[in-house]
Amino acid sequence: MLGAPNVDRQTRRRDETRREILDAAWAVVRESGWSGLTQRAVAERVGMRAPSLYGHFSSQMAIVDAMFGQAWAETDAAYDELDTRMPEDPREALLLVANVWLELMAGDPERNALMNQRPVPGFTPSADSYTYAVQSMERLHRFFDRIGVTDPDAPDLWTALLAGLASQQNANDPGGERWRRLVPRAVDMFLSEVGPTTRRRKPR
Amino acid sequence: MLGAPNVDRQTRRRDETRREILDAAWAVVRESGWSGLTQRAVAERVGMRAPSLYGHFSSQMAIVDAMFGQAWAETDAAYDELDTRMPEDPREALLLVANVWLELMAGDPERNALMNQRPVPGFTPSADSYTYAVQSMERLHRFFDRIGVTDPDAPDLWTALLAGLASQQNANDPGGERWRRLVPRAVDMFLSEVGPTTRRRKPR
DNA sequence: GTCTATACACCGATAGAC
DNA sequence: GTCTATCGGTGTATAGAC
Repeated sequence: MLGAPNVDRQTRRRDETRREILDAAWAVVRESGWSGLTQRAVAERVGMRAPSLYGHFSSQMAIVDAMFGQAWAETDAAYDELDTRMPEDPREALLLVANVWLELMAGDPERNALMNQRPVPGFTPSADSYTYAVQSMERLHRFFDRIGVTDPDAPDLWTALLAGLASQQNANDPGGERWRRLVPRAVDMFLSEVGPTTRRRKPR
Repeated sequence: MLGAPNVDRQTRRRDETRREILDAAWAVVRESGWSGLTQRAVAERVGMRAPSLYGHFSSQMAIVDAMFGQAWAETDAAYDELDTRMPEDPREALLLVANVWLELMAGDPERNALMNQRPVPGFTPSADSYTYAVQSMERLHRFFDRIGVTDPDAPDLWTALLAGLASQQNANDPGGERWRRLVPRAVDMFLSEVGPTTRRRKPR
């Protein structure tokens, strides 16, 4: 039992190294894109040799998988924090959510690509890391419930709208605000179609 | 001068081979994604050896560039054909345009990726092949003029909306219609914000 | 125009010493 | 845990014969 603190320190050290590797991986991706993410590049940044990474991740894909989980977990955390200061008014709330999303996605194109596109050839998220993505979607549903948006198509329309703004922003005006500044109009547009105060034009 | 027909036949044959190579490249991409597009794979499909491709394209990127130009040229051609049977009613016209776009983009995810994302590391379209993309955008502006949509933000909102629907469809429900079926609602939404008959809620 | 042969660089992964 | 050495494979591109 006296050995317990030692074990703790060891596993803590292990997690620390894992974290360092993931940070290095993100740095490499932001510098060279997903095609530049190689074991050698990551290892060099950590100050290791490539094969040493296998002491912490079982393969290249395991690193990508951890990054995928991380990206969604951090997004989820950002929205968790947002819950504590969510405006009452639905339009203001949607505006806040949309702006935070665009900030996250347009502010970090490679991260956006990992979450919403398929930038790594053969990578499929593990059930474990996919959990965070599912949680995030469930949170969106609860959010819509709370502000009185009950239209069943609303979540899919919303994700399409935000994904489109982020995608266009990153592809055609990276770092700019050409699409980012359209967020308020997109929110108005969205609310006029599915909003709690408005009936949609053509019920189907 | 008697040699002229011979020259014509030769250049025609050359163009034919070029075409065969591009068709093979598309087939490879649709089967294995953009990361699977290699000279060996393309050559094998054409019935050549990899180095022989250099007789027709100066590099791998030259092939991708030709594909980029092709994709936009074909899109432009589709809309050219559409012009001859465009409905008078703005909503109907937008609906037609949106459905054709989604059909093109969701029906061919890899093509969509080339046109709207950056699936090939290091590739930047040449000025030449980019021309088709510009033409397509100019056509969109003329179209909006014609149906009375004068809002200066309209084109960017429109492209974001369509890009988002296509991107979500391809990433989360490939081959399905989960987002594709939302096109009519997206059009309604769009028109209620920028439409010729409606004033927008909050002018900025 | 198309071929074979090959140069050169780089990838992920494993074996085995320390 | 981290290292060196190395295997087997992939990719683009060029040289030179036919």
